[in-house]
Amino acid sequence: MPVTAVLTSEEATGLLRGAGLRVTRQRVATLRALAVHRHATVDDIVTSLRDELPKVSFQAVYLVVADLLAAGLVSRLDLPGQASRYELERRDNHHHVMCTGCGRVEDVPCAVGAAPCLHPSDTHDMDIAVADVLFRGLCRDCRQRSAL
Amino acid sequence: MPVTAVLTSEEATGLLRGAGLRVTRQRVATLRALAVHRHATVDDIVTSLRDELPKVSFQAVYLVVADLLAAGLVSRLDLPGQASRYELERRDNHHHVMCTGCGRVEDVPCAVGAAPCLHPSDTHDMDIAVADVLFRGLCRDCRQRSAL
DNA sequence: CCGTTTTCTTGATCTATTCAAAACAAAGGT
DNA sequence: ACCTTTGTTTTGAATAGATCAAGAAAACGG
Repeated sequence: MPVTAVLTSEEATGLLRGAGLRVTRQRVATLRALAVHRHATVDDIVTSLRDELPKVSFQAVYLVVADLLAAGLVSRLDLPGQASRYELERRDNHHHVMCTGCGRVEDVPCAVGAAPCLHPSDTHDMDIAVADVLFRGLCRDCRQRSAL
Repeated sequence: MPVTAVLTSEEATGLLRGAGLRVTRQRVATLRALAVHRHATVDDIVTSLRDELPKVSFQAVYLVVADLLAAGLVSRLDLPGQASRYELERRDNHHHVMCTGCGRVEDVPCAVGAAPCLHPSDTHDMDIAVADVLFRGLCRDCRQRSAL
């Protein structure tokens, strides 16, 4: 279990400035929300922000995450049958496991060495930048439930 | 360039029977369409089927692919920002490359040996069944276009 | 060929996301 | 501090992909 990470407003501000982005309440709050709630959907983020910014709109959060994504501060995680999720960019090339039963998502550190699977045998003349790996399986709870 | 694969109606019928599914015009036609047009969306499939079955509905194709998926005859490919794509299940554990410029998708034979990336270091107590790998990069055309 | 069961059609609905235009807020210069 | 410019957010509507529900039609075993 990861200790709940905290990102101060000052740290979030620094990240935004460093990326050449204006510092707004919505952006700071979004970064801070993502530090705590990893793999958050836009809906999750809006919910987190309501305390601090009661009238924040979905549209605003969609724009914020799009900007943060373009700036490389967050990355997007697209899972089958779910809304897109966002996470703070950690530059550690980690992957994800998803339970096909309950949809739970967890991080997986890069398996062996630096970047497995980063060198496909035939790239169809494409210049590969990233490899996203998604492991799918059943978590313990769902296994027990289906064994009944 | 892969030679256009063809699946006869008889072969498609055999696949359906083998999976314990009823043989319908829509299912046979969908399997045949997928043999030719790999990575087809539901929309692509409906378009392919219009010649043979002018009044086929989207709903029918959604149901057909869901049944074929449940039977293990096809697999689904979910790419960021695109409608789901379907392909005949080949049981060869291949992966995909996608051009982030134009969205083109190609198959990639499994890189090294049998199943790389199938053994994450920490599975969070999940029983891993499959690993989907998506390589993202720029194809030659998009590279040239962006170099202008 | 008939009846049962499954599948397909029709038409409505939902959810995630995007578009467009006006209201507002951040940052730089005076 | 204030004003201006520019970029961001709100508001409200629109879109696309996918799903739900109920009746009509087709498959297949007897």
